[in-house]
Amino acid sequence: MPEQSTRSKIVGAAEELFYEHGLRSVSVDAIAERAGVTKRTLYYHFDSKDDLIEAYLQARDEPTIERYRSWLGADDRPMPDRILHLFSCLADYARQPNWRGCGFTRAAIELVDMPGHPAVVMAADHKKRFESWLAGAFAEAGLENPELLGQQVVTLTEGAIAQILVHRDVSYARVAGQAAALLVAAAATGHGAARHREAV
Amino acid sequence: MPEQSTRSKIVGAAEELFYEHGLRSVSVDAIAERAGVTKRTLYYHFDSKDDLIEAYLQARDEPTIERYRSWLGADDRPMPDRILHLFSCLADYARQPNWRGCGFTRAAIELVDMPGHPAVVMAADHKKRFESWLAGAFAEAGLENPELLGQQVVTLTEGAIAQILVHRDVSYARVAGQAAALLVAAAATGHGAARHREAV
DNA sequence: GTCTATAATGAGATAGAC
DNA sequence: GTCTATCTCATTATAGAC
Repeated sequence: MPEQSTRSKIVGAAEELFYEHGLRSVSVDAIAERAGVTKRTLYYHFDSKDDLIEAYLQARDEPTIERYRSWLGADDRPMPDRILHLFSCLADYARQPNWRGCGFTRAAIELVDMPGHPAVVMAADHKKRFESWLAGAFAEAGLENPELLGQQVVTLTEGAIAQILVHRDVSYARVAGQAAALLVAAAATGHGAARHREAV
Repeated sequence: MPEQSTRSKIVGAAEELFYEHGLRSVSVDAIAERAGVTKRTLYYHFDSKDDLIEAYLQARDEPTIERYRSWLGADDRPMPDRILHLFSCLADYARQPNWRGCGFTRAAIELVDMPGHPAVVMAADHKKRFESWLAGAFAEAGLENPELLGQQVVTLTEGAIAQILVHRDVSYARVAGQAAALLVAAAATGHGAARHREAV
């Protein structure tokens, strides 16, 4: 299928360049050049740059969730250990020199003044899916308040990614992982989290 | 001092526009127009747009830290309560319709492919100052491992801001605040955090 | 110190041939 | 479906008068 091949070459080029440099600083010309096609061909497959941005995020959606799924690992260890492992994998991943944080969060921030933009909507949806997946894993593990815990762990993940990106220091992943593991442990024993929530 | 007045009018316009719309999507023309001066006058006071971006962040640096200082409040209550109050104030603040997250983090993300850019350096410095201030407050309160706790609370703050921005849902501030208060409480009693760290 | 006017460049998107 | 060539517009930055 030659049509698909050209289109996916363009999406691949968009993924590389948008993720590395950001949305606004990458031109359509640059993407066409990297894909080895002319701009006219690119505009044959995509209506606009915004359309291309949407395809870029779409391509990253499921693979990103799947990566976290593999980092959490199977249900054969205590959840605090699995969470520690997830953040440890995040640290390793962020050590790659071309790591640039979360493409979804970055897109939402770059397009912060365009609330209805498809990329902004997709970013929010993606984060919600990630959070729901976490809450589901916590529920399966029999923890208290899995939804709250999902929100807290997703928030720690977001914070760790931002801090690693700003300081170029992966140790924030470990620090965030310890915090997340503590919250999870408290929800497992019934100590701490539940008691504290009542006080709020 | 008429010179200062023009310059500060320009910086004020830059603050409003850069914070609301982002760095790359705001033109120098727009800033000059908002400031009520011509572009030539702007370029008399600033060498370049990058210079203006630097001035924008410089102007926000101290006021931002001071705002968090006031949110934490005085040392007359238990630290977990003060932390809860800080995040509660963040929620109120983020409810403002023109709130757009943290200008420093957003700048670092928009300029992610320019590691040496003055604005990127300033963003990192600002976050470090915020973290140091938090660690100092935790140390004064006699908590265990104030540095680690500072890193964790700063990470929760960053994560909460990102999540609020992406979902336009301020409840993440409360959720993050509860997590932070739990970590702080564990460091106060000596339970949990210290024990867990040994296990890692 | 501030103005009007104008480079000089790069961007997104399109025309029309093959 | 892909190409060469071009349009149109916005952007950063500057020239030179007052």
